[in-house]
Amino acid sequence: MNSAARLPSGRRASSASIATGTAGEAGATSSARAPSAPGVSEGLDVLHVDMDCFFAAVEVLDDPSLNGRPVIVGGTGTRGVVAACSYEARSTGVRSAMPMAEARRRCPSAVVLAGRHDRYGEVSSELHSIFHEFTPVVEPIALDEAFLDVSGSHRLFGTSFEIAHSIRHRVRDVLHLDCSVGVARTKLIAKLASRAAKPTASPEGPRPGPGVVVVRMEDEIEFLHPRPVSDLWGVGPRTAERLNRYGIHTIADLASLDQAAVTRLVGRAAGTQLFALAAAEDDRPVVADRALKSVGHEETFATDHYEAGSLQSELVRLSDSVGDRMRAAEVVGRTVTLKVRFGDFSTITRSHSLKGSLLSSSEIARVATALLAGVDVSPGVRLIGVSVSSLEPREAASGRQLELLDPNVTSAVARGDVDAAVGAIRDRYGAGAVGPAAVVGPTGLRVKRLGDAQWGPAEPTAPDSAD
DNA sequence: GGTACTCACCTTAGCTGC
DNA sequence: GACCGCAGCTAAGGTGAG
Repeated sequence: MNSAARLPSGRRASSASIATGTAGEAGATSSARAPSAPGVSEGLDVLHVDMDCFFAAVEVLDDPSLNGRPVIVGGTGTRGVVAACSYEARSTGVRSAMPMAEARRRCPSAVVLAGRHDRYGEVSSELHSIFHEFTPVVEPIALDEAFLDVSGSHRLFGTSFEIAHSIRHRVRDVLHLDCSVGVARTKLIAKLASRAAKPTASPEGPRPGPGVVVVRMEDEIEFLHPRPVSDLWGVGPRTAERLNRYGIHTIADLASLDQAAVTRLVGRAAGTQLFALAAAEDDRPVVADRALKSVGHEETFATDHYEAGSLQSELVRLSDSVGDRMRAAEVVGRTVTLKVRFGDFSTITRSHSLKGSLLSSSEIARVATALLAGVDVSPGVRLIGVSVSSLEPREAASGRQLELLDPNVTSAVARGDVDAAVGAIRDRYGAGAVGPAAVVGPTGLRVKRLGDAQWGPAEPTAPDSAD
């Protein structure tokens, strides 16, 4: 039996009353175990809201002629991947993160779109505003997804079940998009519940889902244990394969072991967490304002680069963007990490930590370039990335003496001022208005922005010579 | 043959200071 | 002075979520 699809009342979620229930219909579920009266939370205070096929749905919204057609959003070049696809495309076997070439083979009739990060950001902003109408405790997970703690919202908006339906209706009314909501005591189970609430794709076409799935405390184990172990947070393909090798396929299999055995298999930290999650113990709170830990950019080239010179200008371009985002976030950092992926997909990282804080894009570029100098790029570089970590608020760092890595540099403070000036110009005239001379191309400034080439290069550019 | 980007966290190894 | 254990830090790589 698919316990994932149970109603709060104990009936199967596939019944019509919950599938697309309105607020009025919510009352129709209150038979054996009725949803509580408004003001009573029952401890089911965690909601996980997830948009259905978000990027593809926004494209269909903006171009109704796509309605009912297989739509794939992602990197359109040969090295691109699928970011999102409509249920019509999923019915042919297309999945997120699939290489675009494979997706095109599986679904030749698909409409393939490059994606518009800015537009998705706009819709996401409206979506998160709707979440905040119901509770101030919203933890954003992605553009189209968030956890909500509604423990303080029951008096105004009713039970968690009613709030879930109200959110779905608000999203539909305001954005004309669909979402699925999971309601539970913990984040893990709410997350799995929202997945169970989603529509499904079958070879016959899309099938609507329940829309809202509630998992009561007494049903948690029955909901959780039949599921594959890969449904647990922290079990990706590698860990799942390792666990499968030892005969652990379901969460129940994992829960039957003792904690020491789990720890021996996957390490101390992961073992402790997985053992708790398998027992439905998950005490992670919904956190509204998480501090930023790192800022980075990386980019895959349409063709491999073999010369340090061209890679250096790419580093300056990426560093420029990283510095710009750090300035906007009002943070400084201490550690620069260079990432290089070669043509054979092997990947190395090189990092350097400073005693003082990095203020400007040019300092980031300087460190990144120094790190690159220690790497042999002759085998051909497929991807390069720059990130800055060990972040702290700019205000906290400003009171301390800055220590420069390069004694020839005249004044970090002065460079910080230049960055601030560049930022002000960009705020007013756009990201392409000003930038480092090293990134000027034949068509003007090549400025990297968040969301550019998000899912792979669009089309090949002229390759470097390999000799 | 193909396999993105961003961010977070963990593990391991090596080094340094006490 | 040599050795040991420990803590703290850094670097590098790996894994996972979305």
